[in-house]
Amino acid sequence: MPTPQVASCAFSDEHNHQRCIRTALATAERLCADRRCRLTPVRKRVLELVWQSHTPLGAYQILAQLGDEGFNSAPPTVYRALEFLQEQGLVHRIASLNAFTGCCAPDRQHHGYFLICRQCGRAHELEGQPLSQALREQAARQGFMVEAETVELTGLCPHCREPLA
Amino acid sequence: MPTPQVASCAFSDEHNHQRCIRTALATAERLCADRRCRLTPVRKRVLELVWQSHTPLGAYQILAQLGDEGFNSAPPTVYRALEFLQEQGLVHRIASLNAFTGCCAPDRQHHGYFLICRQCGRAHELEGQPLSQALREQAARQGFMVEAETVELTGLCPHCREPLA
DNA sequence: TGCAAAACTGTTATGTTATAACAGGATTGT
DNA sequence: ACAATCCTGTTATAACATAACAGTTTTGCA
Repeated sequence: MPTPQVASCAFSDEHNHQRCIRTALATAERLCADRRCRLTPVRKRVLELVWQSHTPLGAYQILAQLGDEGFNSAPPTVYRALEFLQEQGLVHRIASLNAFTGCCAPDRQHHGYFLICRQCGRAHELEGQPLSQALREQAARQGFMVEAETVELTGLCPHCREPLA
Repeated sequence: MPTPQVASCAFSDEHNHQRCIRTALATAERLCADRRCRLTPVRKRVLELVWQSHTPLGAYQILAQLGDEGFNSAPPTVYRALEFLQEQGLVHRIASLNAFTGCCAPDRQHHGYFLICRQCGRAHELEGQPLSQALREQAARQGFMVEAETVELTGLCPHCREPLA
């Protein structure tokens, strides 16, 4: 079993998140080098900002931070960077939040399935290749060929459930 | 097995869609009467417009049509009607399209899982209580309690696949 | 019936998210 | 060195959604 490049960490507070970020950036550098595509300064910084946030980040939140740092800060700048990062599988867009989050395993082939906590706002990738298989089979039964999957489950994460238990 | 109130019809052209619409409206009338809530003229008309469309309808498309008919046509009018209809389970919102579509089985307890054709733009509800069960179990394994589910599969519907085969 | 509370609608304004279109600059391959 | 490609800057605008407050209709109940 291959070691994941970036530990999934969204629901666990007690870890060195700086390390997560560094690892994520290093992985991105490597992937882009392999693929002969360019992780330019804006793109890299956007990826870093996305990773730095506990919770999925809206495009305009990213934009504001870039602006503070002297980067150009018109919307297309951010949307272009995000588009690139999505194409490379480095970030996922969460449709139900209109927000973006770092991908925990950009080199592993997968779809972004998410668990989204309505309390703390964190989003965590849901494990489960078999689920995708099941979804696709059910769709096929209705004659439908699936190309992309949006699966976003909202509820309470372990931490936020605790006080209620 | 109870007969569904409204045949699911999004991917089948050859049927009397007027009948679907009438049935959907009649079901809505009945449900609202049972629940002692008010299917007012705007709400009813919005539901009808949503049903009349082949493809999921954006709020501003609905708004434009209401305007043409002399209804008040500021955004809140439509969003309020849609909110009501969603609460009553009469329409679903499709997050990945920012659009709304009629619910095929408003009296049956279910979540809106969708198959969305990227070619013709139609959306079809995906059957499958077992899938929900599987998703919830997988989430539970990660300590997460699911409250709401967004499942939207994009791809090609039977009709649009045909020419390719 | 009459009145207060609740539900619904009208209206204005504004907030939020995303893209079009075109110009200019950097990088790459040959 | 230079042409092609890719990337970024900039302005404008499109598309989606809600806040806040005023007025009207309906409902429940004394």
